Amino acid sequence: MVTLKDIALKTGVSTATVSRVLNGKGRGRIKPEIAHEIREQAEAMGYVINPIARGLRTNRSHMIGLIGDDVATTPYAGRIILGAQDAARTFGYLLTVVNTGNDAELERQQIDMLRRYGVDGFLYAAMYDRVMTLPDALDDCPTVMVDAEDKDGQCPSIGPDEQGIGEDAVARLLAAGCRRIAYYGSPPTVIAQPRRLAGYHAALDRAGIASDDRPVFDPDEKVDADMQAEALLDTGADGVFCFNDVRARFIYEAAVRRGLRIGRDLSVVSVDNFELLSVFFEPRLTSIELPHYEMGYWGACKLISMIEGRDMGGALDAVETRAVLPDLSVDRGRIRCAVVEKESVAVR
Amino acid sequence: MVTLKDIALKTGVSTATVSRVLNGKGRGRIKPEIAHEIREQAEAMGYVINPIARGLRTNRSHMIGLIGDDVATTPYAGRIILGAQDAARTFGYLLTVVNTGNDAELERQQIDMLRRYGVDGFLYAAMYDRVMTLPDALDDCPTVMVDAEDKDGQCPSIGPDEQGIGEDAVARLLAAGCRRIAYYGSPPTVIAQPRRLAGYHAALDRAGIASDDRPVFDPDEKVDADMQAEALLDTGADGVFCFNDVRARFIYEAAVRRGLRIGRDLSVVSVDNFELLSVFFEPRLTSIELPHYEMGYWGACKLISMIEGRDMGGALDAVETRAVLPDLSVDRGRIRCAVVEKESVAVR
DNA sequence: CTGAAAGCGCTTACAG
DNA sequence: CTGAAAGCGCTTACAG
Repeated sequence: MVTLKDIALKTGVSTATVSRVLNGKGRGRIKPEIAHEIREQAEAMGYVINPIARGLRTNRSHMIGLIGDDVATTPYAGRIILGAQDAARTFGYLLTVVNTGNDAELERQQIDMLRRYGVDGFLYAAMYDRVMTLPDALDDCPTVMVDAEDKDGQCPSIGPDEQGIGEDAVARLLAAGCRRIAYYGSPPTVIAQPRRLAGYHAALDRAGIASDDRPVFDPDEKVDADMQAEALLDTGADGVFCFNDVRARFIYEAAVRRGLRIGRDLSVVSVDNFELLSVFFEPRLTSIELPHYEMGYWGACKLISMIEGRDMGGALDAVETRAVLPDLSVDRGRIRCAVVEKESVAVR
Repeated sequence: MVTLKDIALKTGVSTATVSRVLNGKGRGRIKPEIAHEIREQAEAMGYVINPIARGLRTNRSHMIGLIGDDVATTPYAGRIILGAQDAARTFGYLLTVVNTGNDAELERQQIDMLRRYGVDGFLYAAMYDRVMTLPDALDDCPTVMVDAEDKDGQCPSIGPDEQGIGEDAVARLLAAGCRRIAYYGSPPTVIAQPRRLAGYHAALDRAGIASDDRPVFDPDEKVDADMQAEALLDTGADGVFCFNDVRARFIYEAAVRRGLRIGRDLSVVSVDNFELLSVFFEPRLTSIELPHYEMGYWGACKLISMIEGRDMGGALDAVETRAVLPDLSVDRGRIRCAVVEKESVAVR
């Protein structure tokens, strides 16, 4: 490992000077020729800073921690992590992920561990959109909530625009000519359910669709999913907005049983766009993708902005995403999601 | 933050002494009363070591890195991470995960980043069982491969016992009274395929089943999965060993179409035990669980053993898992997997 | 414009 | 049995 001292020796200056140049604190304070020489040598010798040593001195580790309740078993976590990691890398930060398994004691322990390592801030991530309270251990530390909203309204947060999902799904079905659009929802314990439902009604209001033509089904744990899908099709719906891809699968099966051709007789728009399930959908399912990568990315940018006390928003333009990210001045962000077009919606 | 110095001041000794006591290097070298006093005070003052400062001095960070090619989109990654994290925590290590997205340049960059942070070693994880080569950047660093095998045979590795999966699946079907057991495989590009197939044959050999009664189907990309499932059932099989749950789903559908009742007329054993898919299986699917958590856990224990130069095998007994872990002296471990019993196998 | 020095919180070889 | 001192690789207030 090449150190500052090695460079200082080589160039005949003090380590202080080398440090200043390499940190861009030499502006007008160090003779340009010397600065140039130092930079050349550092480059040639392959110098890279030792962030541990720097951190010991500055009390800033350039590490951020991602706390997730259930990184292990949800298929979403990966993309949140990926987005956060990409943003962190852009700014020279290292992302460290810990899983708490919904265990408050373990959570506390993990947060303490990360704090001992001097992380500069935290992403506190939920694995599905919800309202949460920040743990006490995070109170005095820069933190951003991901895929969540802070109950106390203190902590900046980012989530999907759930109402927009409902509106966009229904708009897509209306555009395909559907006039009797059903909603196959979820139990109301998740906040996405009432919000998507509100979006569904808003879009139908706008289109002047009567309330008679708005069959809404909330899955009841006690009713068989197949039976519910059958009941839904019994309403004569020509379009279905499904809460997620698993629900959509039940609609597909029910449709097959009664000889309805999806993408012709019946249009379906869903949410999740789960790659793992795609093999089960023929024709392929048009589905709205939740912006997990984007939430992770935005969350990390926001967090680093807070840590460094300046706007890191430029990075948002650099990232290629399907969804449009709010800018970093927003404190409770909601991302408008992208509809991923496949073949389950009728061609007009 | 309480420091060594605070404790030294409080107890009237030098920081050297405090350090020795707290690191257990005082044995017979420090007066017991003093040692006791120091420990008491440290406890009372809530001292926790600053691993960054310790690391700067000792060149050991107590961090380990997990490099994964595709942590983002595979449903397995989470459990590998969780297992590795649990083991790391047990030994006071911090796990840091990075995703390389199969991009060699990015991989190199991430490895360099982790090395700058001084990680003590690496877990190099695949997202499905395969033979890999260690990247050059990891050559001079303690490393363990997870869910993989080293092509060059240098690097210790851990994976599932694929042949055992085939043997156990078939044994289970034989025990249920099946006499014509089909294998619904995978394309041979994954190493699991030939190995599970070998296990299938080994178990049937042992049972004295003739080769006429061993219908084997390898999914052909060009042949529709539904058609293959139909062809498989046409053989008159009374038991099916499926390469994974997705395959099993096609068998279920084909069975329904011809009025066969699974768990009565036809028995099915699969691999993966995917929670996300479970809603699609009625009756619920008996499936062999790949030991991702266990591989992560074992890998981290092995790695830390290598780093510290002593056997950390004790931790293996502490962990509750379905599968049995090999002990840490093994260099190319294969874990015998657990059959998770549900209802898709006929009751005798 | 530049350097000597102190210090971040530890560990450890050396000396006693 | 214990301490003073050096040092890990940096940064920065201070002095010139």
